[in-house]
Formats: sequence, C-alpha cells, structure tokens
Amino acid sequence: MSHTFSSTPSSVAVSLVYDFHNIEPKWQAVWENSGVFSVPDIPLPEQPKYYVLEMFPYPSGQLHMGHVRNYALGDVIARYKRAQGFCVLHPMGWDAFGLPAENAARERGIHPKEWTFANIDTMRLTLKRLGLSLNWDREITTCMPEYYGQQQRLFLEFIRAGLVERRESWVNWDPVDQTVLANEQVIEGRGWRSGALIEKKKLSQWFLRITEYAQDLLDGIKSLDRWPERVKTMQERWIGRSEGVKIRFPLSCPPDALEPHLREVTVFTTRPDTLFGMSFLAIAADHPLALWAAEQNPQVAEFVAECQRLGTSIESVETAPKRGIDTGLRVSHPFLNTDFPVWIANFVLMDYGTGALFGCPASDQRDLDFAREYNLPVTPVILPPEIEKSGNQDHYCIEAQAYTGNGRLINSDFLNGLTTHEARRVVIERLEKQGLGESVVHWRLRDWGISRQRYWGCPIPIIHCATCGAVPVPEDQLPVTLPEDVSFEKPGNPLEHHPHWKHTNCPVCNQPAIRETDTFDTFVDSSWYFSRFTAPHALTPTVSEAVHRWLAVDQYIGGIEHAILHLLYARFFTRAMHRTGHVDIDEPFAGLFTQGMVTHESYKDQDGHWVYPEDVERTSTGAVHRITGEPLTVGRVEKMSKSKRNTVAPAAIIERFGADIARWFVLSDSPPDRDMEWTEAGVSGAGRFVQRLFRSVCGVAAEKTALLSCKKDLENSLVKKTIESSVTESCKTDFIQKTDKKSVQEQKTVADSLRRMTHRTIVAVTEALEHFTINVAVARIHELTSALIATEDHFKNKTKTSQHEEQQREMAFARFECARTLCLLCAPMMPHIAEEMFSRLCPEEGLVVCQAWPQASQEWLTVTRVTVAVQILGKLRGTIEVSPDEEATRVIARAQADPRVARFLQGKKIVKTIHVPNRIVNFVVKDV
RNA sequence: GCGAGCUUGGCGGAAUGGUAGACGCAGGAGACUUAAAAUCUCCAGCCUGUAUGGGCGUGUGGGUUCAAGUCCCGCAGUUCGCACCA
Repeated sequence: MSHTFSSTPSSVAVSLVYDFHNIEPKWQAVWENSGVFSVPDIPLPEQPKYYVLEMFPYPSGQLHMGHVRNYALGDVIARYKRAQGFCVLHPMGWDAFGLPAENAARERGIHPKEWTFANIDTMRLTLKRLGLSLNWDREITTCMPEYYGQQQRLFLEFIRAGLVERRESWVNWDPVDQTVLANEQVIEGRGWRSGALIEKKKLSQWFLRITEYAQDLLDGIKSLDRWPERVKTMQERWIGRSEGVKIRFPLSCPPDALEPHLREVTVFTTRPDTLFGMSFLAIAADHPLALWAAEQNPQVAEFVAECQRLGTSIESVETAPKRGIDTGLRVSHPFLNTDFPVWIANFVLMDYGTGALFGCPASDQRDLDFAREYNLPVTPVILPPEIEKSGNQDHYCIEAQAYTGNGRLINSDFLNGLTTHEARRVVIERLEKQGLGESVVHWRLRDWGISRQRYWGCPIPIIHCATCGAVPVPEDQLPVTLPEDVSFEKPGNPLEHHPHWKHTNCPVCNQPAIRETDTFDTFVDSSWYFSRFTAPHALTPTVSEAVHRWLAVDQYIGGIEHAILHLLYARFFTRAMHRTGHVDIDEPFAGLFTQGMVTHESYKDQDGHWVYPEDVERTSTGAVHRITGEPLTVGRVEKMSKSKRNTVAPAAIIERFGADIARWFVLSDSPPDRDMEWTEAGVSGAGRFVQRLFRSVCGVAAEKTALLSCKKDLENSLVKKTIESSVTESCKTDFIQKTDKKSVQEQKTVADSLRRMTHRTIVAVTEALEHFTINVAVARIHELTSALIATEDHFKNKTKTSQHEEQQREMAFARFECARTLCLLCAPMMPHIAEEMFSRLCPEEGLVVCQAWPQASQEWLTVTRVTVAVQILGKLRGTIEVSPDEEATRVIARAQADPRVARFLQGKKIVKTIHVPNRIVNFVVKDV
C-alpha cells in the first residue's frame, strides 16, 4: 500500500494544544484517501491474515458507550495486528432487520426502512468520527436484498440438504408483539422484548434442524481454547446432553376405548437404578394420555385446564405446590408383579423427555413432595454409604429429604447389593433384553424455529400451493424482496394484509398460490454475516477462496449477552454452510472475547424521576440539578440504559473531548472483560493525560529541529538508525564525540535509563496487548510519558557550551527514541494523536499506520543493577543492590551484611538459604 | 436447587509462587500566579512511634511451601447463567 501525504509544514507554528476538532478529521481523511485499511477479498498468500470482528450493531438510533468500548477494543487489536505485519480484515455492518423498526412505524408512522437507514446514517457518522480502522468498503446491511437474497439462497440449499423442516408445533406466542418466539427468546415465561406473558399456540413453522448437530456442537466446544470458560459452560448446559433410558410401561388394564398408541406410556429417566423404588407414574398435563383422560372425566379436564392456565411463569413454578390427579389408569412394572397408578402432575413438563416420568419418592425430592401430598408409598432403594457404615440399615427410612446420592441398592430384587453405578448397567441390560426400554441420549436443545409473523425481516422464500404444498421459490426468482407499500394500521403481519404481494403462481404447477408471509428470525441474519464479509458483494452467498483464506474469525469481540443465542446459532449455521459447501470450517470464531458493560451512576429527582447525567452537577455532598438546583439522589452504578437515563451519548462526548480521549478513557481504567464505570472525572483525566503526552512529544519534535538545524547531516542518520530499531553502540558514537568523558557520563546515565525504560515499555505494552489487558498497556504508556517529561528539565537546563552539546545530543537521541516509540505504542488506542505527533516528530517517515510495531532491543533490556529482596523466614527485612551477574556467595554475604538483616539474624542460626538469582535471598533461621 | 465467575487502599485496578497496592481517579501539601484555572513537584494501606523502626494487612477458616493475593480444601458474600430437566 503506497501513499503520499504532505507532512505538517515546518512554517506552521507548533501548537501545544491537541486540537482534536481539526486534527482528528484531518487524519481520518488521510486514512480514507490512502486506502490503508482496505484489504483484498483474497489476501496474498505470503502475508499472514488476521480477521478481527466486533459484533455488528443493531441500528437502534444512536451509538451507545457499549458500542464505543466494543469497537475501540476491536480497533486496538486490528491496528496492533496490522502493525505486526498481518493483513487485517476488520469489517463493519448493520444487523438491520428487527422489531423496533416496525414499532417505530406503528408508533410514529415512519416506514421501517426509512427509520432503519436514517439510524444507520447517524450511527455510521459517529463510528467514522471514532477513527476506527474499518473496511468500510465491505459494509453489510442485512435488510438490503444484496444480503438477504443470498440468505434466501442459503435457506433453499439447507432445504435440499435436509436441514429444514416444516412442522406443526406448539409455539411460544407473544401476544403483544404478535409473533412466535424461539425457546431462547422466552425468559422466565415472558417475551424477551415485550416482557409479555407467553401463550402456547399451535402453528405451522419452519425449523432449522440444529438438534442434528447437538453432539457436534457439544464436541466442538472442546476445540475452542480461546473462548471464555463461562461461555463454553453456558453453551454446554444449553445443549444439555443427558444420558438415560426410555422405559415403556404398558397400561395394565387399558380401557377398550383407548387408542392403541396410548396403551403404553414411555418415560425418560437418568436413574433407572431406582426403578424398584417406583410408587407412581406421572404424566404432563398436555400429555396425549392426559388429554384423553380429560375427555373421559370432567374433574381431570378441570385439572388439566388449570395446569395450562398457570403456564410456566416463574411465580407459578416457585409458589405452586406439587399437585396432581389420579387418572385411575394403572401401568405394570417391568420387573414387579404389581401395577402403579398413573397421575397427571403439574411438575411434569411435556417438552422435556417424553412428558412422563416414573416417580421414585425416595430418590427425588419432587417425587417425594408429591408422594407426601397424596399419601403414596415411599420405598428407599439406595442405601447411603454412611448409613451402611453405621450398620443401621434396618431402620433406614426417608423422612423429609429424598436421598439423591449414590450407594448400595436395597429393596430392589436382582439389584440388591449392587452399587448405583452397577445397578444402572444391569437394569438397562435387562430392559433392553426384554424389549421394555433402551438407553437414549436426551438433549435439552430444541430445533430452531425461525418463522416470525413480522414484516421487517427476510422473507422466507417459499410458495404455498394447494396442490403442490410448500414449494421453494426457484433460484432464478430470488431475491424475494419485501414490498415497500405496506400499512401498519392493523395489528399482526403487514405482509399478510398487503393487497397483492402474497398472491403469485406455483412454480411447479403454475396455479394461483400464496407466498409465505412469515419472515426469518433476525438471528438468522447474524448467523453468517461474518462469512459474507469475506466477499460482501459476491453474487453467491460466499466465494470459496475468500472464505477459505479469511475464515475463521481470529478474534471475535462482543457482549456476554450473546453467549448462548447468537454464538450457538452461528456455530450451527457455519456447520450447515459447511455441509452445503459454502465454507470449509465448522467453528467460525477461533477466539472470543466478551467485554464488560459500561456503567454509570444513576440520578433521581425528588419526585422519583430519573435524571440524565448531563443535567447533574456533582457537589461535595451529593448531586444537584444543573438547572433547577434541586437536590438529587445518587443511585447505584449500573448498566447504562435508557430507562434509568444514566446514559452518555458518544456523539456528545466526541464533540467535547474528541475521539482519542474517549477511546483512551474507555480503554484505560478497567480490564476489558469487566464492567467499567463511565465518569466525568475519568474522561477529563484522560483528556489531561492526552494533552500532556502531546505537549511532551511536540517538545521533543522542537528540540530535534533546534538541535539538528545546525547539523543537517545528522538528521538522516539519527532517523535512519532509530527506524532500524536496534540501536547499536556504533550508532551512539555518531552522536557523542567523547570530549569530556566524566561529565558526559552523568548525563548519559539519565539518557540511558530513559532508553532502557523505552525498551522495557515496548515489551510490556506488547505483552499487555497480547493478553487483552489494555488497561495495563495504558498504565505502561503513562509511565513512559512521565519518564519523558521528567527529562525535559535535564535537557533545557544545560548551558550551551560545546561540551554540553554532546550530552544534549545523547539526551536528545534518547528523548527522540522515547517520543517516537510513544507514538507507535499509543497508536492502536489513540490513532489520531499518534499520527499528529508522529508527523511532527518524524515527518519523513510517513503514516503511523504504515509503521511496523516497535521492537525492543536486547541491549537496552539488560539491566546493570537489580534490587534483590532479602527475607528472613519469608518476611521482607531489607533490599540490596547487586549487579545481575554477581556471584551467589557474594550476594548472600552482602544480604547477610545488610544492617537491618544483620540485626534480625542476631542470636539466630541460619539453617537454610534460598537464593533466587536477581530476585530474592531468603534465610531460614531458628533460635540458637 | 445446579453451574460458572468475582472478592486486593476512599474508588478503578497492578502483581511468571519471590519487595502487595504499579498506573490512574478522587484527596492532601507545596511551587508558579495579583488570583483562579492549567501545569509541575511531593505525600498517601492500617496501627504504633519524635524518628531509624516495629506490628498488622489481598472476604473468611484451614492446608501445601523456605516463601501464597497467586496453588489445594472448606465457608461466607456477590454477580451472571440455567432451572419443577425426570
């Protein structure tokens, strides 16, 4: 990437204030015009690639601070990797379909498209103002046919690959949003967006068969070694593999009227070893047999209806007692000559297992509660080891607590004496042999229902024909575009109400037919956008060489809130795209980083209304309203949210402080994976530092000009040698003609220590960036800046004799190297100011974004003196200064001789000495 | 209930098992200034002492180790996730 630009003309007076209003847009324009950030669809084979991606935003209106943190973090990685020589893909797009657009349409009469694009424009402007190193030429907007048309293509291929099903099923119906929700979108029985109580409804829905990949998705987690542990655990539990047994219980005297398929009940259990402890069989209220029983008996019907009314809301779950009703039916036990009653119980869930279980009250707390409620027998079958040891087994019985642990089997016929583990095996063998059951793996994960009765989403490319059924739209008719002339007057789906959009002809028989009016769940849109970014404008969903070269995403960054839904869907989608030949990997995100939230204090006025931070003035005792002076209550520090009004708008912050200061602050205080508190004091503190850094580096630039103006020829060698980075002894002698060795020596010590500090900082910042501890990188840059400032006086105070000129040059060199290094080190976090300082400091070198990441030179990393801690019995008693290669015996002797140490050693005998070279000497002593 | 994470000064936090509190914020003192702001310098875990010093300190109780914020086992608090999961 070659580029030219004109550096700051030397005639312009050096301004000592970082004027971001002018400087930041200037460099943004330079970057844009030089195209430094764009990368080819197919990167050159000899250059290593790096794909860094932040979760793309939903265009809700305004960028918020969470976005700023997310994208600043991603940009640090992108710029750092670029400096390290990687070809960096760092794209941005918009997750642009979704319900809020439709709500805006209903509430304010704006068309969803108009609303969405206006928001995108606003947010894009703020993003650009942040100076992120993004590939804007790869921008994706999911609500544009260029994107969603390809998604429809993928869907048709998934159908052919057997990954799609249309099923009549009970769905979660959100009565407020008037749409179906996936299980994942129902939180505590309420819609994740509307908060409305979810109803059960039976509808024909499209499903993606994610369960087919359940095992694979589970196994794949093991390979994700750069994912946070807790995200992996959450996914594991969500997939929820459990190994158990399906056991068939035939009804002992089935009524004649009962249909044959209802004449046995299948239960799922993970504890077949407790089979002999059975005292009842319980089925869910919406189990087919329960429904049949309800038809026979009004009392049962009433109970079933009551269970359905209570639903699954959290209140009903926690407060409802274990309740049930006896159906009067009985089932035979596989191994016992008795039969057991079939109850309908409110704690049995139809959508887990088979919707039926056998109750063993002794070994399950719920079963026990139920048994106590209805006076059902409780037979202990597992003897706890401690009871066994105590020898009290004859009197062992279950009281209020079920025993759920392991032990030895009792009261269990052929299982008696076996351990729970053995019993499980034996019972399964027996059941399988007798054809009464088989081991099965049960998954918590359900297939992914993707139909939404919504307008603002990707149309499902299907045509319903009375004779041919559901027919995929032929590829040459894609994309199926959304009509724009829709009305939001009526509730429900506007596509349904559109006068003619849904009317078409069947692609097979050409008879009049109806388009599918449901649209895709928007999680579909975000399940493959990262693949699309590799060739965003292709006429196929992906281009094989591009995805092959770019995927997987090396570093994905986003909020923990997507730990399950989005990440699981994306992992599944990638597998589905692999099967259909669109990508050649299974795991889309090699590295995942989940950043913490941005929090802020919240404020309430006397009437209990939330007050925005910009209207608040902090006083020594509390807070008052900036305008009215009314005292305010300072509330908790919590996640920024519109409802609490504890938000600060990024656009306003950038206007006041500039992008770099905002970025610097958001990166500086807290480790990126923890929550950070946004404070006014914090951001202005960041501002002070930035100005300090700027003044200081500009000062070095001025010194350099002053010093080199007399000896022009020096400039080239100075700069050249610094760029080459390994600053050698011979290079130094270019600057020091050793006229007066002694006085030079003194100055040299200061200069040398600055140079050592500079190189140490390179190592520390590099390490910190590798470890994602950006806050530590920031701290190290602070330190180096302070070190640079500390040498200012050293430089100025020396008189200008010829002798001191050499010292000054030594110092100037150290300061120049330090300042140049600072520019490079802070560039990932504060790219604008880095460019500005760099252009003043070394205008001949071009852009910072094109500079290689600084390399620490070993010469300056070796230390000449180290402080060694001296301990007695592990307690610090003193420190000594040694040279790194000092002999161990000498170090120990000196440690012993330290006055403070010596005092503690008095009257003691050293029994052992631990010496960790250049770190510590520890004397193990005892009294004489 | 199950699972995961977290717990270090007034606050955010730093610390390959090796000098706890780097760096920053807030605070204090001083310099510069007519003054303020800005800037610069210094101080700052707690207790004790005039001081050199001494004692105690990383939620809590144990353990391992010459040495523990760090490793192991318990407990508490807290945050998040899942949950009548058979």
